[in-house]
Amino acid sequence: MQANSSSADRIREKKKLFLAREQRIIDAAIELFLEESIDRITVSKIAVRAGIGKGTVYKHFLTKNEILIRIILDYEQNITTKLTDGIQRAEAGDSGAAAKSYFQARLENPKLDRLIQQLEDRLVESDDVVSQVEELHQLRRSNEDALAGLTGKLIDRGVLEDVPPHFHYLACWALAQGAIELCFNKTWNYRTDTTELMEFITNIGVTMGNKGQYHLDETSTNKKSKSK
Amino acid sequence: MQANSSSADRIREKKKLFLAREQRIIDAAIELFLEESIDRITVSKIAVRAGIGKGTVYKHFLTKNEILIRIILDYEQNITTKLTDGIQRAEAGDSGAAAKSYFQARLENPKLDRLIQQLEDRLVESDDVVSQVEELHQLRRSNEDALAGLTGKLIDRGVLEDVPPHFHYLACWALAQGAIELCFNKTWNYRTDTTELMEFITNIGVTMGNKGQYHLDETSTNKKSKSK
Amino acid sequence: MQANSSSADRIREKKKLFLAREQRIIDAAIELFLEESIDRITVSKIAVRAGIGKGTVYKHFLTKNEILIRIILDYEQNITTKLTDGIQRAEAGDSGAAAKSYFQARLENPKLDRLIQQLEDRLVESDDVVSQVEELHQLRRSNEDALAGLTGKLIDRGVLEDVPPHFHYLACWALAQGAIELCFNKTWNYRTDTTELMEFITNIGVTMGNKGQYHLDETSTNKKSKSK
Amino acid sequence: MQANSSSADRIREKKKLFLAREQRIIDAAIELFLEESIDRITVSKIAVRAGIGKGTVYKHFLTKNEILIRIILDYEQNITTKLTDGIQRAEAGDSGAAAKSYFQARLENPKLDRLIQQLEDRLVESDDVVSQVEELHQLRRSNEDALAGLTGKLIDRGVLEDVPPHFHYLACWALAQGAIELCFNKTWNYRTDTTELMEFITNIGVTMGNKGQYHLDETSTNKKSKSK
DNA sequence: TATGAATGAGGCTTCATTCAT
DNA sequence: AATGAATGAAGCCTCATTCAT
Repeated sequence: MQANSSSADRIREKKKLFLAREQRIIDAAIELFLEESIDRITVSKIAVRAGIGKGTVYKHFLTKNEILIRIILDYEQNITTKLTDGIQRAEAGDSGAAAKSYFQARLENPKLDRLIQQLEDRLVESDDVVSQVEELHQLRRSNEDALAGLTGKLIDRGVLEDVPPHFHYLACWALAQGAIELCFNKTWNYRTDTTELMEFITNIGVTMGNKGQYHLDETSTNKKSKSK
Repeated sequence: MQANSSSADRIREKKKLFLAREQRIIDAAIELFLEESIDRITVSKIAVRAGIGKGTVYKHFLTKNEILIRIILDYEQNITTKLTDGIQRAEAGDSGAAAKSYFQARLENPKLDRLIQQLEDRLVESDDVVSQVEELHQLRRSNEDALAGLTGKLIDRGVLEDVPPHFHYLACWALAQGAIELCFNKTWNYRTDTTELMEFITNIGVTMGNKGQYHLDETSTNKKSKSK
Repeated sequence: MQANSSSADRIREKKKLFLAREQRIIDAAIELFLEESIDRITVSKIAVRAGIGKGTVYKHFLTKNEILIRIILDYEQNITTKLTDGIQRAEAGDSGAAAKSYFQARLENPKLDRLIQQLEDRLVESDDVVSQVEELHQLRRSNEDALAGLTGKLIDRGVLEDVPPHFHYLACWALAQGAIELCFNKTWNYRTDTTELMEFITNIGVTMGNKGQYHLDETSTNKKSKSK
Repeated sequence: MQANSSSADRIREKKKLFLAREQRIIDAAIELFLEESIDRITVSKIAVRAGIGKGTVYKHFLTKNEILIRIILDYEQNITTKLTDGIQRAEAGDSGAAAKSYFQARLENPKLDRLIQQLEDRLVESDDVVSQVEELHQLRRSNEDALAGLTGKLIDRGVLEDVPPHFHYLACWALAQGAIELCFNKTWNYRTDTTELMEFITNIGVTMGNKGQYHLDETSTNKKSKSK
């Protein structure tokens, strides 16, 4: 009996070690990706950084791309969790909570978020990992119903402009996406007030699409008076 | 004399041909980049598409990256021109004209704009073309003074929130950047109402940062009191 | 005493299990080799199919090649047994029995025979298992004396052409070898009458080299006069 | 005009050089394959032997397998030519000429022939070069009509057994195939009278299937009397 | 001047074998 | 005794760039 349980323990222990090493690979990869241009990172380098043999990497991931997609999925899972939380708080009355949570989640670690964007860009066109890419899309879309519902309510309540609900959250996505790039685009990041800038943008994100802000296509000068 | 002039003519003719071929290379590259994943495009393919020999490409561009940066610069020049025009119209009274021009310019050919983003992403970290990348940044920044001046005036007039002027146009940049990605991100582009969505976002871009639009919660700065 | 015997029993039991597992490995390997291209079969796959761990395979065989040579030797042992039987029947008067037995043995499971040929092809040049390869050769040659004796008698009796005895059985070997390849060569096996064809070839094998069958042209040796 | 023709000359010259180098690659590969076990030959080694860079090999052949199939096809073309000649002479009256030509062609350079067999064995299961493998099969089958016609006539004339014509030439193929393996099978080639043995086998090949040689399935002892 | 054949560094991946548990 | 994770040598292939013609 004791032998049994200790053997089971050992197996569990091994699995834990195995998963830990998998995480080490992921972490090593992220580290390297953040340090150097993505396409200069080789599987070999990742292995060295993770302190293991090159072959071992392939015990954990079928291809190099699987490492990338895994990083992306892990990250997106995190975002999704936080967004879900924000949606719930928004349903509870705090109308801007969803957008706010989303922006905060994405801007929490902008460098990593930017990395994810870049990785995704490399992966979309690759033949392997199509299924995982689809999984990523599913994950992102998984909140759409909740978002659409929430947005619909806010429209009904007159908080948001009456356009198809997804216009609102997709605009939000776009602004967050662009904000991240703004952080790291070499053209602009010679400035030092990034934090305040991101706060400013977050606020835009939280309120954009609110009713009474703009009027489509007409002469745009008289908006101010109307928004009064 | 005639010999002279005809020889000069010939030289001029040659130069024209040379420049025409250079453009053919650029065009071929853009075509290919738009058709297939960027990293699957080789110099060889570009040469074939341009209808010239691979070696000839290197008579025009020192490295492959020089082709890329050239594409980017050409594009950015175009954006700059249109933005400059918008700024002038804004100065003339149409307060939203600058943002509008900018969004329209970038969304005019979203696929190409997206391509530029991607190319830039690959280039930023490369060792060659550093000077040209810097040129790109200069080009982008070349309008900053005008934009800052314009924005400052709009702030003074009470049209825009009283934050550092660059907050406004950088937020604009971010939204435009994100909007383009939204167009092509596989997660979202299963939808078909892209045109309307882009119009919606453009309108947000034109009005965002306008005074009185949003209300920060308590944890934020004291802008709220001002906007009251 | 009982303790002793039961311990001995246990040891015997263990040995039996060990041997049984060894056979399982062999069988698994053969199965896989027959299913898929030889070079796509890894030790790992063999272990999985055998239902044991990869490491365990190396408790039974020092190298992967040892598995291959073992398969070959087992098979050749089987062929040898049947050939020996045929030789005995031939000695007893049935002059074609040896060749017939040989052909039947090899054509009994042509796929397996073909596999053996292929395995041998990969092994001949390898550095490990040289001794076992030699063993294989010895095994094959082990019947040579008997065959030479038999053939000699048949020559004396005037049944076979008067050439060095080994010409006859080596020709037989060649035909059998070629017949097997014929079965699986993709060029020819679009036909469906393989069974009849093999029968036809077997008959050739049984009678080939019989006296009076062919007439050499003039440039050849003086066998013709003898065969008259 | 002269410029024109000299430029054309130069192009032709270049093409010739290019083809010559291609042949050098082929030759280098064959050399190496004959010296060492096939699977120990790498593209790198081939390049070194051919005196060129590794990358250059890929200017001539899309994959390593393309080199192999090319070697095979070249060889098979040669065989086909000789067989065709033999068939023509057979049609002209020399009934054994086809088989004889075939055997002679294949035994002319047995080592090379054996190499071809081995290469083919490696290639059949590979995914690339499927079309070329099919081409090989077509090439081999291209003589079938002529062979079937010839064989049919010989059957009608009472020279050959009355079985489906292809039985005869396929048996021939099998014997030739096996003969080659006999030459190089380490079990048997400790002998030194290979030439005579091959002659013996060739003669069998030329006459096998001749009428009156054997009787299917019945007791085989009385064949001799009948064959008289 | 235009060409494209040649180059070779460097990337990804496989798998037989080892060895700590 | 059985296991299977770890290893790393070795193979195939790509492609930006050079250079002789």
